[in-house]
Amino acid sequence: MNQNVFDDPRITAVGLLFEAHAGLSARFSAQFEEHGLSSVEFEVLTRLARSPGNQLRMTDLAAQTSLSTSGVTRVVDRMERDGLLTRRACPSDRRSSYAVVTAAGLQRLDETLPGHLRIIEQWFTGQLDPAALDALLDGLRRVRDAVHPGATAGSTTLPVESAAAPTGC
Amino acid sequence: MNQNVFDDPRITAVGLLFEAHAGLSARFSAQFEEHGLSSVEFEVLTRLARSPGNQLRMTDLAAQTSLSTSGVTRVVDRMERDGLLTRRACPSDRRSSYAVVTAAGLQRLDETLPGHLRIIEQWFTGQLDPAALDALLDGLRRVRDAVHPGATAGSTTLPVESAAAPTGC
DNA sequence: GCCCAACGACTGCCTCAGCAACTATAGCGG
DNA sequence: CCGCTATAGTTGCTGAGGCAGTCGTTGGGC
Repeated sequence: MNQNVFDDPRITAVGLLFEAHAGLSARFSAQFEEHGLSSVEFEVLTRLARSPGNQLRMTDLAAQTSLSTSGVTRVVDRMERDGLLTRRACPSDRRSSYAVVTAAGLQRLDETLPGHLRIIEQWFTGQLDPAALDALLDGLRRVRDAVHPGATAGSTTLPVESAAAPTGC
Repeated sequence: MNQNVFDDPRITAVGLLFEAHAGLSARFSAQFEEHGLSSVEFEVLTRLARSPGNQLRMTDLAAQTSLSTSGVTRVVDRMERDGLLTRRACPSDRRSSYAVVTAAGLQRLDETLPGHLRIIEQWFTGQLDPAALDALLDGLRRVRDAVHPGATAGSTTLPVESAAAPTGC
C-alpha cells in the first residue's frame, strides 16, 4: 500500500468538493429544521412552487429530485399529512396524480427562503470576490455538464425545462 | 410567491455545486459497487489505510467520517463480517478498541483505487485545463474552510493531522 | 373491439444511519 | 480509598429510502 496515493491531487480535489458540499448541506439542514423542513422536503416544495400551477406529477417530481418514485410517494405522504401538499387526480390520465403545494406549503417556503439565501450568501457566494466566484461556477458547470445524471439535472439552472413542458397531462 | 426567486444566482450556484457532487457520487458508487464496497466502506478503508498501523480507534474513525459513533460500530460490524477489518483491544484503555484493516481489506482497496482515480480524472479533474482546475479548487477551498464542520474536515487535505496524533493510546 | 406490453403509483420488505439509553472503564477531587 | 463525572463503545428503537412486486390504466397492433 503506497502511502503517497492519498496525497494524489485528484483525491484532494474530490475531498474539497465533498467537504464543501457536506459543510453547506449541514448549514442548510440546520436552517430548514428551524422551519420544520428536511432538505428533501425543501427541495420538493421548491420544485413544485416553481412549476406551473404549483404542481407536478409524481413521476416528474421523482425525476427532478434525487428520489425514486417510491421515495416520492413517501415524502408526499408525509408532507400531505403535514398539510404542505395535496394530491390531485389527473383528469386526462387516471394513472397519474399531481402533487400540489397548498397555501400553507407556499407560506412555509416563503418563511424559509430568505434565511436560506442569507446562508448561501454567508457561507458560499459571499466567501469569494465576483471573479473568483465566476471561475468557481464555470468549473462546476463544466463538471456538472459532464456528469449530468440526466434525472436531477437541468432544472435548477434551466428552471423551465421540464416545467414548461410537463410530460403529457 | 415570486417566481423570480428561483432564478437567483445564489440558488443557481448551490444547484451547480450540489449537482456536480451528486453526479460524481453516483459515478463513484457505481465503481465501488464493482468491487463490493459502498461509499462509506471505501471511506473507512481509506481513512484506516492512511493511518499509522492501518488502525484507528472507533471514535477517531467516527470523527474522520461523517458517521456517528453508532454508525461506525455498525459499519465496522459489517466490514469485520466481510473480513476487511478486525477489532483489536486497546492495551492502555480498556474502553477503547481499534479498527484495523486486514490484508484482505488492503487488497480490496488496492483493487479499487486505480479505477477510482481514473473516474476522478475522467469526470472531474480532466474536464478542465490546469488553470481552470486551480481556480475551481481555490474557490472550493475557500468555501470548505468557511463551512469546515471540524469533524469531517481536514483529514483529506491534511492527511496526517489526526493520524499523526491519535487521541491517547 | 380485443389483447398485450408499457406505464404510474403504491406497498412490503430490506438496509442504513441517528438518537438515546445503557454498560464498562478511566481519572479526578476530597 | 471512595465516589462522581466523563468517556468509549454497543444496542433498541425509529425514520428514511431503495428495489421489486402489485394493481389499475393506457395506448398501440391486429
